[in-house]
Amino acid sequence: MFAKKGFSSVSMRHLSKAVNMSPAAIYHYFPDKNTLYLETVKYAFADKEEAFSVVWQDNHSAKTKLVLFVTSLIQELTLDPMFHTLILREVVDANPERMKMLANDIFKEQFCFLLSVMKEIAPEKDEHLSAISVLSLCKHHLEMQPLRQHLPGWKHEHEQPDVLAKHVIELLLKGL
Amino acid sequence: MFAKKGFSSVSMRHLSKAVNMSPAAIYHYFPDKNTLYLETVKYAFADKEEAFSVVWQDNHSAKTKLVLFVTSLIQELTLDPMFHTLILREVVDANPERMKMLANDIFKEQFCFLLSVMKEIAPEKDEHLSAISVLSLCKHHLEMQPLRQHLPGWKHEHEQPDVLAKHVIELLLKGL
DNA sequence: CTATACTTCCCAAACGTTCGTAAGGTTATA
DNA sequence: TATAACCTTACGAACGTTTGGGAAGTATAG
Repeated sequence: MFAKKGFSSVSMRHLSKAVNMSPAAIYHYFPDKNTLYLETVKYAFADKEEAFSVVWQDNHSAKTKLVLFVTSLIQELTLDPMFHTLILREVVDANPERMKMLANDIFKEQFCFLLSVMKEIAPEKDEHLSAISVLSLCKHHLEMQPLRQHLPGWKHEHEQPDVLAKHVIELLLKGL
Repeated sequence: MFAKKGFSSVSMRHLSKAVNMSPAAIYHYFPDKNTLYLETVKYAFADKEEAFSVVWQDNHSAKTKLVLFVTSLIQELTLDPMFHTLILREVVDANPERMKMLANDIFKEQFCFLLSVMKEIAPEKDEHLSAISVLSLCKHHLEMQPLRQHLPGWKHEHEQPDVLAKHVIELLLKGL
């Protein structure tokens, strides 16, 4: 509900109805709405860490790692669009403390792996910018979907994760 | 205010204070909050159309057009971050009618120009996906700024429009 | 030139509703 | 008997919006 409608459009009463409880009952478990939201976000982000553990295995070449990462990321974001929306909302709201928390506690590790792969694939380029570019191409296609589908040249097949992944990988491998 | 805090976090009373009016006075000009918001969005998007008119001039080569477009877009988004946030909020909220309106009335023309350039630069690739990729790389770097600055490898210079533009252009020209 | 009517702009106050949250009580479990 | 889980009820504040009216400006008529 927070992902779909945003923090202030979801009331404690809405939430309580969704879980078949009285509003007051929620306050038995959470001190206030803000804490409830934060724990929701933490929970939503918690299990995503391990989804990429296979990607960074040592026996893979740098290129393979990149291919696997792009494929997995697009897959993950497609399968769980609410997770994706939640990230977006967090970034749009841009609460400095929470940004720091997200960066350090949740994204840092994966990002470091990606950084090292970038360093190997495109040593002459800035690895931070390269890494962000990888994320850009994966995330943005999906995030723009509601707008994109009304723009010229759109086809149904663009929504298929593997078609998108193929396009992104080709672009990246040539470009980097 | 809508860009910064979102529709439902901005009350008519907040707005009225910001323009030194009574809440009721606003209702002299707008029938309700929703219409006010829609006209705000339209207004914010209206003057952006002409910012790119120089880019698509016929005497430029396709590559030059791409370079100019990327530079202008990054420039524009950097100079007017509120505009950028407003787009994001629109996409996150994803009201179907408004998406259609935004796509047809505001983005279509620019996107068509970009499509034709893509067709010329990378004829063997899907032009829709290519065009979106261009937008991705420009937009996402800026949109992720609050998060990015806490991630490893971040440098101050990454925030400079020309540094970012250079990176994006190199990646695109090689990749496409 | 003045008197009158009409319009535009804006305010204070209040409408009914919904918000986050608190207090206090009731039931089920241990 | 004690604690956890949950309820009903209610509080004050904030919400979007409406009402009724006042001040200022403009147009029309005598």
